Amino acid sequence: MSGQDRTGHYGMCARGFVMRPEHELTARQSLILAPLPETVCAKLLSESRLRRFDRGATIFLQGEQAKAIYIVLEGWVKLYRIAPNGAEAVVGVFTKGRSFGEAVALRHATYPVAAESVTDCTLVRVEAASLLREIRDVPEVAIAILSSTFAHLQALVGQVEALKAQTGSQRVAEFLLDLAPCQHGHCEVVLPYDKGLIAGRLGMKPESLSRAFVKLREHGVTIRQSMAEITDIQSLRDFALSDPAEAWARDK
Amino acid sequence: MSGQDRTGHYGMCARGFVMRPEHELTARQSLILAPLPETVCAKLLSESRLRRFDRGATIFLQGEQAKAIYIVLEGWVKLYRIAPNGAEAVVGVFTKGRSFGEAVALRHATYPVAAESVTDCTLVRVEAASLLREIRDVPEVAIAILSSTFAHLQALVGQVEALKAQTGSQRVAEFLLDLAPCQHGHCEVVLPYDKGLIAGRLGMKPESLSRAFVKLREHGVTIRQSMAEITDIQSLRDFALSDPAEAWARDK
DNA sequence: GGACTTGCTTGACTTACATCAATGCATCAA
DNA sequence: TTGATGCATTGATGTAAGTCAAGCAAGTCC
Repeated sequence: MSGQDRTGHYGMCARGFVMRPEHELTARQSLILAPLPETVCAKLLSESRLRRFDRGATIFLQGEQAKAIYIVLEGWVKLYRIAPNGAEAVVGVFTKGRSFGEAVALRHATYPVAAESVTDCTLVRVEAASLLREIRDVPEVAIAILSSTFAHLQALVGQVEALKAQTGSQRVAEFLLDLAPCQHGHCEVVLPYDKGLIAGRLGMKPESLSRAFVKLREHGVTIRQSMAEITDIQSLRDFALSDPAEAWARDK
Repeated sequence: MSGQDRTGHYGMCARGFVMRPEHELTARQSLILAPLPETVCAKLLSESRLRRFDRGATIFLQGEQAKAIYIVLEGWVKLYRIAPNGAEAVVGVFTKGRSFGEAVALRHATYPVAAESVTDCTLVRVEAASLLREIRDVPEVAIAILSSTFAHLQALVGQVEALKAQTGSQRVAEFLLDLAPCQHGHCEVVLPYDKGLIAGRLGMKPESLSRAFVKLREHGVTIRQSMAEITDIQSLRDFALSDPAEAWARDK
């Protein structure tokens, strides 16, 4: 998990570094920074650090004291939890422009989940102390953080709902639809990370994911390597939203 | 506790009402109010309303504009979501001292879940507008709200983990352990609401809950009506935390 | 009292998913 | 090229849990 630190190329890996313009843009579009006044945003960024992680590196551990929040600039990060019995449950997977750790960092609490990079990736690390100071000075900051926390809350609610109310194949279908760049007709999507992780993210085993893909063939989905081809978005959507109970009735 | 509105007895059901002392205490111990300076807390309470709901009443609907947060004083409330296919997924069940709706109300967003009383109950309704005003004046308010939001976040993460990593019976065991008043040895707990809801809360059907109870008999749990008797807390805990894969091996 | 309702349990059956094990099929190093 | 390695698929099989349907107990209404 070495993460050789190459940040020096574009700026110092310390307070006051200079960020690549496209990175800065991404960071500013994130849910926490976007609503902030320009001055606050600039100040926070100037006090933050750019961090690189190799694939598989640990960003923080479950139970660790939270001292910062992170914004993803490049690559993919997974949040997961190790259950007392040793099983791993993936709680979220984030990419470009998404932030995590907000609510925790501000309470000096310990992270309830662990974070690990699933591809090489680049993050901005914003110190909790900086944020806390800004909150006291500028009330909007608090609202901004609530916004992003709320987004996570909503995503989790969605996940709970999906686990309780949909079959595995339906969750896979919805996952593909989320990734799809278009709204209607035919399209292709690239699976963003390996299938083992997709399976975990959707609450199943890799073998079950494979079989789910097979089932989706009859709903117009073809998998080739890490490419998924969807014949008709709408009919796939119908399948994803249909009642699991009627799903089989239709096949007959 | 029939739910005829008796609030008039203790105060007016309007801004400036006087709350029963034990109710006020409960409210002040909630996660949002507890961390606040006394003056802010008193002000917020004085601008809030006491609301009673009969069992089965709707407190707010999924998709409704959020204008307030609620604190439970008495009874039980469930938060649930209706999936597009019509299935209901229970996302949380709250009682005395717990608050909900925090993050949503402050963003003028729409509730991502619906709330319904599952017993007759009494709530405090705190207007979002009051809170927003206080946030601008007193930064601690923001932190307090983040705290309670964070608690919900954590609870949901726990739920996702449980759904992915435990069997139905294990989730039931954990549910009972949560309710148990003691840490070791023998004890009895009262099931707080009807079994249909417990099942929903744990992500299963009532029939499956019944069967889970039967399985738990071999781990020292006896159900009589709405009473559960646990022979040995520790051995039940062992079962709840054991790996589902080894669970059957032990039976043999 | 008898007829209904409501909530809980039980049984028979089916489906979804995990597990275990074997195999295919890429990528990469020697 | 030849393995080797790691990931992905496939098959056989078992278990957990949903569905449908019937039964039962307790409470409510006439």
